[in-house]
Amino acid sequence: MKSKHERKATPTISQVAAAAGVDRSTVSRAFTRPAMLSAETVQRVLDAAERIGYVPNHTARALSTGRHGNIALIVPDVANPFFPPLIRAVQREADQLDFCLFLGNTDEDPYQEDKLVGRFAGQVAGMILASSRLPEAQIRAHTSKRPLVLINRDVNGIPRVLIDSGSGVEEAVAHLASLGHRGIVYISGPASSWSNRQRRNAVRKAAEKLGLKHFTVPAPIPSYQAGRAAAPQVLRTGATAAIAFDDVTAHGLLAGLSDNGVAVPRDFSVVGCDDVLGAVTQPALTTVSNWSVEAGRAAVSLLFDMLQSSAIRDVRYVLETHLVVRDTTGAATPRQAL
Amino acid sequence: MKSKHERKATPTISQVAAAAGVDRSTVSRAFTRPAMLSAETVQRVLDAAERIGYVPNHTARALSTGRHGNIALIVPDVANPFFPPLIRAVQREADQLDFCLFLGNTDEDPYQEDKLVGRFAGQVAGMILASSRLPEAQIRAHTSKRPLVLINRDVNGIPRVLIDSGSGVEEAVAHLASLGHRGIVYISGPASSWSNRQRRNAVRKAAEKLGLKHFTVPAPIPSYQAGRAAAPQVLRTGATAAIAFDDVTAHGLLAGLSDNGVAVPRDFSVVGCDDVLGAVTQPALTTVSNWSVEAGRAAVSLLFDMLQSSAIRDVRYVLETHLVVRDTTGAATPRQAL
DNA sequence: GCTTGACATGCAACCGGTTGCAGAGAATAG
DNA sequence: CTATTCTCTGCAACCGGTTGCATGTCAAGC
Repeated sequence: MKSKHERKATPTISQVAAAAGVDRSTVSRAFTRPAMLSAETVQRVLDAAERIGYVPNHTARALSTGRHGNIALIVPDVANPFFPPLIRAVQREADQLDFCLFLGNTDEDPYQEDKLVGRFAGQVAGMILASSRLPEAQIRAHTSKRPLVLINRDVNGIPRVLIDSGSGVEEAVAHLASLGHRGIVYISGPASSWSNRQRRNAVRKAAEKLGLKHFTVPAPIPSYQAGRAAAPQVLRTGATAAIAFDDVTAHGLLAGLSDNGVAVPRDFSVVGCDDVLGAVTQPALTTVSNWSVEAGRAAVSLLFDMLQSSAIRDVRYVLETHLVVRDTTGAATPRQAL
Repeated sequence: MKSKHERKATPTISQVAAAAGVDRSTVSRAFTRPAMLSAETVQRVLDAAERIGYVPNHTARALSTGRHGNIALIVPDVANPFFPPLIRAVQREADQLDFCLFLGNTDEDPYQEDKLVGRFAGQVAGMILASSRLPEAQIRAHTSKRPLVLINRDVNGIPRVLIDSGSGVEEAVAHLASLGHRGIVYISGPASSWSNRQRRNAVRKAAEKLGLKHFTVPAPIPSYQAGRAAAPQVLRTGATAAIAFDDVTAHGLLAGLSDNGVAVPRDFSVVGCDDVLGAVTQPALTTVSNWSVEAGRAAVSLLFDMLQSSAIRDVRYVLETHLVVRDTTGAATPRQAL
């Protein structure tokens, strides 16, 4: 007798029930609430299951309980070195809780992000949006479907984990001022990035407090190329130091300065952000530390708190940063002296 | 009247059916096989769905059809720069086919890999294993559960996409020989890595053919640190050039050589593998190109071929590589001349 | 000895869709 | 005008689990 359509022979709960001589519900309980059954029955069922090679069906369980053992993480760009450690941390945490992780990549495109949220919503318990580029209203709308946690995006009433690079950037400005720099450039990142706004404001505020001139040069998509290309414009400002939106951009800027015959740190100082490159640049990059791994962990933990008690609460989890001084910052050299 | 338990008000097919005045099955067909229905009926149903805000339930659909719109990708280390572009490519392809992507990270641990395969199996149509560290027998065993595609792992009878770094490595050895190098070191990667075996063999074969001495220095986990730490041992061999398992290791080696006062490329030549760092090292790294994006795309495409026609076929998709000469290789300087 | 209650298990409805089959009309053929 | 076919839609079973409720058993309580 042939099976209906050559379906893969995955054993079901009914087959286990038959083999163990009990009802399907008993098999179910043996797996989910064994305390409810006598020890012998549980053992008999488990033995039978083992023998047949039964494995509970995730999909069926999700349908009947409404609980999915899945969560989703959406990021703007997997390939940006800021994210892989974060992704790894989230995946590991999820794994430890027996959850599977969906990954979405938006390529910095809000429309794509919205689409992914919709696609995932049906099969996850909750979602984590890292550096979301979505308008606030849309984020709000999505919370009605599933519990949401944000990373590096500050929306009132939605649990969020923020890496406060402001504190580190302030330190960086102070550090540059103490080295004698009188004018600094901020190379800005994506316009809709919360981190970018935060960093730009921190530069402005700190510079004004210390009486430094400050400029902004845009690099809308953070990348090595964009940083490299920004060098001439940066030099044209007459400033002697720059703080870049992130390490990748800073790395590019280093190359761009070198292209223009400007030596770092002798003639010009550079500070990055996120400390994702470690000490691998030449010279080693002074940067602002980051806690992306901790942010990932915290986000998962927040999400699970939400799943347990649906008391909607307003959590704002802030991680401080600080300056990591390496070799790309040095005493200011007046530009006319070059 | 309160709902049973404050369940999120997700509209179901029944509510749409009621609103449109048709049977549930008609609603279902309006979405899945509209040609079967009259145009007006379809329109009426879609309107009602739109009005109510109905979205088909992925889980329920998967249960009743046995088809999951999900695939899984498992990698050894998300944070290794080889993988993010591949992950991104896979995610994008999947997305275009309206599939969701599960991501697993094994931390190079076969046990973890096995666990993840099991966890995913229940809710995916198929899986892609990149650089699997699993014993061949286990990989075989898994194929009975779900269609599987391998990347950079060569197992007979299982569809696989291979980046043939052998060809590029051979070119690298020839390039070094033509520059006058008489001894070269291979810095090896993970023991269970297919790519590592392939590269090691290619170095050995090419070196022997050209009459060069060759040595192997291990760096079991490929990383910047491991590469840097390997420098003294590399120098001790007396060779004047090294080919590293990957770019990250090569990058570390560059730093390690610098630590030891050895100038590249004047005193020593270095070649990487995978071209993941672009030209961002100082000096820019000579390396073997890679096609991780194409590999990701090809893997997804293979997987979908398998899902469509279950004719199990033996596909071996090989991507050639070649040498990319940049600035870390130069004419050999006899070591005694230092 | 009869009541009460705790414990273990079975029954059957339900989660939200899909799909084979059957029947009602309408259209076409003879 | 009747027989046949074709279109469209409804009925009901099914996917593989979970869970509230009912039932039966057995021991403790009075």
